[in-house]
Amino acid sequence: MTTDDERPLTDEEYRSLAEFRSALRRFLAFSGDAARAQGITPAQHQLLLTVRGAEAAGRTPSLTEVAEHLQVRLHSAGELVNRAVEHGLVERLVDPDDARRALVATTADGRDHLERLSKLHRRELRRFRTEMYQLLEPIDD
Amino acid sequence: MTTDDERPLTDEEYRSLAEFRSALRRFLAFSGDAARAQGITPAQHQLLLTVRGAEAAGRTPSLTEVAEHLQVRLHSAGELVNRAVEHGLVERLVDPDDARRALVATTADGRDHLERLSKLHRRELRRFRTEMYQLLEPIDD
DNA sequence: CGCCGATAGATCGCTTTACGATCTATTCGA
DNA sequence: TCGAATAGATCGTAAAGCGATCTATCGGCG
Repeated sequence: MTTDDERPLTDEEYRSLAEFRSALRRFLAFSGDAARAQGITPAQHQLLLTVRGAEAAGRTPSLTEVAEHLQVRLHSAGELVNRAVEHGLVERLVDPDDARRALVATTADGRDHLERLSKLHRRELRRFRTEMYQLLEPIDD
Repeated sequence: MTTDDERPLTDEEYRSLAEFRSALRRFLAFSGDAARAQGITPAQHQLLLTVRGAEAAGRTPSLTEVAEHLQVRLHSAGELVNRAVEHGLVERLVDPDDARRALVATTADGRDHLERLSKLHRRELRRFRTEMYQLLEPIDD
């Protein structure tokens, strides 16, 4: 049975919402700490994952695609990529089919960083999944 | 069957991880947009939820507790609370049992903001939950 | 074939916000 | 009662995203 969207929230619902967001922040803190422990920023980690995810699907993403996936403005993505290039994590390529487009590709070094981080995340996500199931299930009905 | 933590990740796993984080960012973007649409910052929304969650459990949280829940430094939480006080969302109280402690309580106005946002989130989380189940389930085994 | 609107991205200056370091006030136990 | 520990405040700094604006490239159409 679906909850009426306008029904006031119970104390229990507020506690659930607060716990849910707290769990989200703990996961993001884990992720950020893991990235920083490897000498890269959390944003650079997410950039690597986004680009690698596209590459895993057989594509080389443009800057615009990266910006959309990361939910930032185009020029913020550009600045992020510049910093990541300086750190040797990714490289910029000009799209041969459209010279306006900047393509972003991972470097071997970037892939190494990402692989180590992803192994940690694969493990952590098993714990996080259990937590999410417990916290999300009682949100409703 | 549990995955070997050291096994290299498959392309499919990279895509899953990227999709998972992308879904997380979309949820957080939804949440942030909802807060800003009401004229408060996402951080203020999270502050309200954290304090209200504690109040719903019958307690008035100290600044240190707020900082821990929000995963920020004590003085960052203090600054956040100051800004929220200026906007009339919360109020500061000195703990009568320990004058060193600053307690944080929601105002009626803050609770109004939070209630509207929480109704939107209760609804959105039903969609998000389904998405999470699909994305988290195939992480492993 | 050359122009023009549209698109992709780069640059500049600004603002927000969290942070480390340091300082103050309060509490509590020997 | 005094000194260490704890809670918080203050100060200056830095990272990072953003809006506004500018440049380069593409594609269609007369």
